[in-house]
Amino acid sequence: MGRRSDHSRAELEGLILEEGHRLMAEVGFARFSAREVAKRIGYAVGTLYNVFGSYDLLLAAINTRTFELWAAHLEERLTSPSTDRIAALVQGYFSFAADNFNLWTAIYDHRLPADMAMPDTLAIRRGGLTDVVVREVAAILPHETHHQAPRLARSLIATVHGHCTFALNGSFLLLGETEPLELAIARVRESLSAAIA
Amino acid sequence: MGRRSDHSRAELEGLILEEGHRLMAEVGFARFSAREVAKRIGYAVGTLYNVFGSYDLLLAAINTRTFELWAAHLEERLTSPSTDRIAALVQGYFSFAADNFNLWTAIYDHRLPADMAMPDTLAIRRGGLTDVVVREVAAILPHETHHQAPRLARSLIATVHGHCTFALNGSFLLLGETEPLELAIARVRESLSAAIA
DNA sequence: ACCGGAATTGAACACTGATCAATTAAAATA
DNA sequence: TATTTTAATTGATCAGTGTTCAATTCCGGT
Repeated sequence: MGRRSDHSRAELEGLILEEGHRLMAEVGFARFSAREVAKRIGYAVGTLYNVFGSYDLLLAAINTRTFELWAAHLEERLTSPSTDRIAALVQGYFSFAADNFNLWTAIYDHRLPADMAMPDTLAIRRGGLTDVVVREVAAILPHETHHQAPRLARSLIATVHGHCTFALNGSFLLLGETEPLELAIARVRESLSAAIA
Repeated sequence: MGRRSDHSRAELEGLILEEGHRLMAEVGFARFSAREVAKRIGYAVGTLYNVFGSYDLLLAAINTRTFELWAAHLEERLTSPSTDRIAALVQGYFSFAADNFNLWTAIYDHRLPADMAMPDTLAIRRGGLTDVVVREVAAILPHETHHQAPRLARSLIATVHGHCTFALNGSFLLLGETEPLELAIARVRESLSAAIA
C-alpha cells in the first residue's frame, strides 16, 4: 500500500519508538526484535527499516529515549527538599536502573558497529544526563574550582555506574556485598571531599 | 557416528572451549555462534549442546576462562618491580580490557536467564580476579583495618570498572575526557587514603 | 559374532536482521 | 475529471541463529 493518511512520517517515527521502547522494557535487549515491534503497530518490517535505516539506529533511538527518562528521573528526585542532593543523585541512578532493568541494560548491551558514529542529535540528547550531574557537582565545589566540575562529574558518574552494574548483575551479591548503594555514596563523598579540600 | 576414540569427553570440552574462546575474541558476543564453533572443530552443533547443556552455559564457561586470563594478566603486571602496585592493578585492568575488547565485553554482555544461577565451579574460578585485588588492598591497609579489605577492594573494582567501561564504550571520548586511566587511579587513591587515615 | 549403551549427528522448527522488486495510494498535472 | 508522477508500504526471500531429538554410528564387553 502507499502513503497512509493516518500517520505523518514524524508520527510514525514516534509510534515505532514508543512501541519499541515498550517492547524493550518488556523483553529486554536479547529478545527484542524489529519484527515484533512492526507486528504490534500493524506495519511491515520493511517500514521500520525505511524510517530508521537500520536495526542499530532503531536501537540507538530507543536507548536515547531511555537516557532522557533517566535524566528526568534524576531531576524529579532532586525536587524533593533533600539536604543531600548528591546522595539523591546516586540513589536516583540506582533506582532508575533497578526499576527499569531491561531498558537500562539495553543502553550498555548495544554497541554501534565500529565504523558507525553515534548521530549528533542522539549524542546531544544523551548528554543531558551528564549535564544534570555536572550542574550539581559544580554547585558543591568552591567557586575557584568550578572549572573542575565537568571532569570530576564524569568520573563520579563512572564510579557510580560501576557500583550500579555490579549491584544489578549479581557480582556484589556473589561476593557477599549487600549494600552497594552505601558503598557508591561513600566513594563519591570521598572524592568530593578531596576536591573541596 | 558414535564415540570418537581421538577425544575423551574432557578433551572435547577443552577443544570446544578453546575454539569458542578464539571465536569470541575474533567476532565478539553479538556475532558469536555455537554453529560456527562446531564447524571449526569439525563436530556437529548437537555435540556442543550435549557437552555444555545450553548456549548460556557454553558462554558462561568461555567468559570464566576470560576471567582467569584477566587475573593472570594482573599478576604478571605485579611481578615487575613497580613501586606502585595499586597503579599497576588499575593499568592492568584497563590494558586487559583494551587488548581483549571482544572477550572483555562478552563478560558483561552475557546474562544468565533469571532462573539460572551461575554454577559454583565457575563462580569460584571467577572470584580469583577479586582475590588478587583484595590481597593487594589488604597489603596497603594498616594491620588493624585488614578486615575492611574485601569490602573496600570490591568497591574499588567497581570504581575502576565504571571508568574502564566508559573509556572503552566511547562515553568518555564523547564528553571530551582523554585520560580516563588517570581519572580512575585518582579515584582509587582518594579512597585508599581515606581508608588509611 | 553379537549386543547394549554411549556418543554423535544433522534435518527440522521457529525465529532473527536485512533487502528490494512490486504494489498501492496520495499528490500533481493536464 | 482523467492521467501521470511520486512516495510510502509491503512481504516474500535470503542467510543466518538457538534448540531439539529420532536416528545413526561406533566401541567395549560378552
